[in-house]
Amino acid sequence: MRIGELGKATGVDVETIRYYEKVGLLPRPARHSNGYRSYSESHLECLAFVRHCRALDMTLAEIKCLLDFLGQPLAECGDVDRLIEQQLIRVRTRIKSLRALERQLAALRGCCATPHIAADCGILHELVTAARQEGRAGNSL
Amino acid sequence: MRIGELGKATGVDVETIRYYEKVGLLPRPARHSNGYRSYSESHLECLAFVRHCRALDMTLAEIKCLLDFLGQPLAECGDVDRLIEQQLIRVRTRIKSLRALERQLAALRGCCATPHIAADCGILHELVTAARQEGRAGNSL
DNA sequence: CAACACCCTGTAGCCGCTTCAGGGTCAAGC
DNA sequence: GCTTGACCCTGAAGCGGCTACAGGGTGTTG
Repeated sequence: MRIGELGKATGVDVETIRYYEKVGLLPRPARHSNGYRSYSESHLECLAFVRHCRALDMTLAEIKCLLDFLGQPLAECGDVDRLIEQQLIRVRTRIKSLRALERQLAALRGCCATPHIAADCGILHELVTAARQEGRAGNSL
Repeated sequence: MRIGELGKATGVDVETIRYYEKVGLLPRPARHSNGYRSYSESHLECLAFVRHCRALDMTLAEIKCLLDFLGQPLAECGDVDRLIEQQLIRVRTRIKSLRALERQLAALRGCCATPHIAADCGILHELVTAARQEGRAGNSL
């Protein structure tokens, strides 16, 4: 299987496949006599695994870690569990902050109904005021 | 006000402040005789505005656009409204996909309860199986 | 034998910072 | 006077996760 075929089969850009190889996420394939990469079924599985994990928003480093576990079936794998747990926490935190964001944006949108000039813009006005208050308040960072 | 003071007042890293200046988000400050940057109250407001918008997850380009409107109070500002609307759509889309993610991760976490070796790891098993199915299915990308 | 789709390598660009190298400035303490 | 230390300066490089480009080679079709 050449790189373009692998790309089509998995929906992954060929540049991305070469990139994964470069950073060690995808094992180096054999080469045809003309230098073209020649992929096997196992590469396809590996790439699908990587993409699935990416869809779960894992970092490439985390995925590499999971691949290592797959390569060492006898290793103890408590870390896998911890990795997923961490990921879940990250995602939940992000959802929370995005919800807050959504509320703020929805409120802003209401401020700017009819056509007008920037000086009278409710959104701009709100943004400036909010920023000013944050600026005044002590910054807990 | 020197850069360190501005940083403390706003909770922004000095390197980030210099970066904002470089990319044109923050007007260039006056300089002391020794070359140190000297910030005014208006810089503080501007920086607070930028950070507030960043907290709303806007890109630097979008923030620059808002700053331009603030600088031209007579301009018609329908674009401000559209910008917020777009932002809101982006955030809502992201929340949706993160919720799906959360469900998947929560399901995975259950697969891996007691200590065991990688070969018997429910999480790894699930990930591989799911990836395999996606690989088989047509890829709608 | 020319056009075209595909493949190769290596490098640079994207965003929004962060970090580093290699310096200069200035107030306080010995 | 001299050192220490906190602060400041510039410019360049690095991060993740790609994406895009330059400048070539290969292989099939008309």
